[in-house]
Amino acid sequence: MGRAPCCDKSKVRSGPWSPEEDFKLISFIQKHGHTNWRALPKQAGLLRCGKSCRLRWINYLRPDVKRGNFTPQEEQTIIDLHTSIGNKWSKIASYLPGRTDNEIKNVWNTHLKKRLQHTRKSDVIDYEANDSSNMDCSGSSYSASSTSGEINVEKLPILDQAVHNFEVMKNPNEKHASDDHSPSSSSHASNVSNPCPDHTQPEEGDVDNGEIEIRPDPDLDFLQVLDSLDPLQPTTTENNVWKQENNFESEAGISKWLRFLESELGLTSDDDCLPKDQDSVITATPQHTELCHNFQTAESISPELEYCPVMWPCSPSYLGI
DNA sequence: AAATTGACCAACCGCGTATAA
DNA sequence: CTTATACGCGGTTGGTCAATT
Repeated sequence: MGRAPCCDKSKVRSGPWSPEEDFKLISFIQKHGHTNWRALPKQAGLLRCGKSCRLRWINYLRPDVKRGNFTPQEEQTIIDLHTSIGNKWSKIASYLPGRTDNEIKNVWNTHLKKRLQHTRKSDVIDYEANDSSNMDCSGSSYSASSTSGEINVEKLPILDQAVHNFEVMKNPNEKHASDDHSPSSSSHASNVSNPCPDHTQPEEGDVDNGEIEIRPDPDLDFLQVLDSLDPLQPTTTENNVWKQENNFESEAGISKWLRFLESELGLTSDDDCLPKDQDSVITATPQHTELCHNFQTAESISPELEYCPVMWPCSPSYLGI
C-alpha cells in the first residue's frame, strides 16, 4: 500500500508554469501570503497542487531569489560545505542568500561534481608524479584552487572557509586578506550596493551604446518586465542614475517604485493609489514605459489574467530575511 | 540538413519530520 | 500518546536547446 497522493492528479495541471499561472500565484501571495500551501491553489484559482505552488514560489517567483551565474566565491562555498556536510542542499543554501537548494543541487550535479572529479584525478597524477607530500590537505585538497585568482582558504577549517566565503559575498567591497582582482570577481566591483549577479545585464548583441534593446515582443514575459523595472537590480548606467534620483536605496524609495510600477502597468483603478505629493513622483525612463506597454499588450492577449492591485510586501519578514 | 548526443534546469515524486487535533 | 495532515528536503525525471556527428 503506497502513500496517499498529495492531491487528485486528474484535477491538477503539471509541467511548466505559464505566465498566467505565475501571475495568479504572485498576486495571491502578495495579498494573502502563504500560510497553507495545500489550500492555496484553490483559493488562488490555480489548477496546481500545493506542493507545485510552493516549489514554484520558492525556486523561481520569490522576490529575493537571485538568478544568474554563480560567482567563484559561491561555488567555493558550495564545495566547502558539501565537503563538510554532504548533500544537505537546504543547509548549504542557507549560506548563500538568494540561492535555492534546487539551484545549488543542479549546479553541484552539473558543474562542480565533475570539476572536482577532474581535479581529484589531476591531484592523483600530480601526487604520483611528484611523490611528494601534497596530500596533507586531507579531503579539501581538491578545492577549486585550479581557477586562478581564487581565495586561498584551503588552510582554514572547512566551516571557517565557508564562513569566510560567505563574508566575502556579503561584503564584496571589503578587502579580504587573500582577495585579488581576477576578472571573475569584477561583478562585485561594479555592483557595490548589490552583490547579486546582474541577470538583466544586456548580453553581447543586445547592446547598443550600453542600453538595453527593447524588443517589441507582445508576449514578453511579465517577469522580465518586473525584473527590468526592479530598482534593486543593477542595470544600465541610466537606470543607476534613475535609482539614485528616486532614492531607491531606502524603503520609502522602494515603496515609491512599487506605486510607480502599479501605475505604469495600469493596475491602479482610482486616484487613491496614486502618489499624493510631489515627493512620491517617480520619473520613468523611456525603456520602462516601453516595457510596461509591452506587458499591457501581453495582458490584453490573455484577458483571463487577473491581477490583484496590491503593493508588493517589502518587509524583511515577508522576504524571509 | 537531419539525427544524435549531452548539458542544463525546472518540475515532480516520495519519504522523513514537525505539528496540531 | 497516537494519529492525521502538511511541509520541507533530497533524489530523480523529462523537456529544451545547443553542439556534434
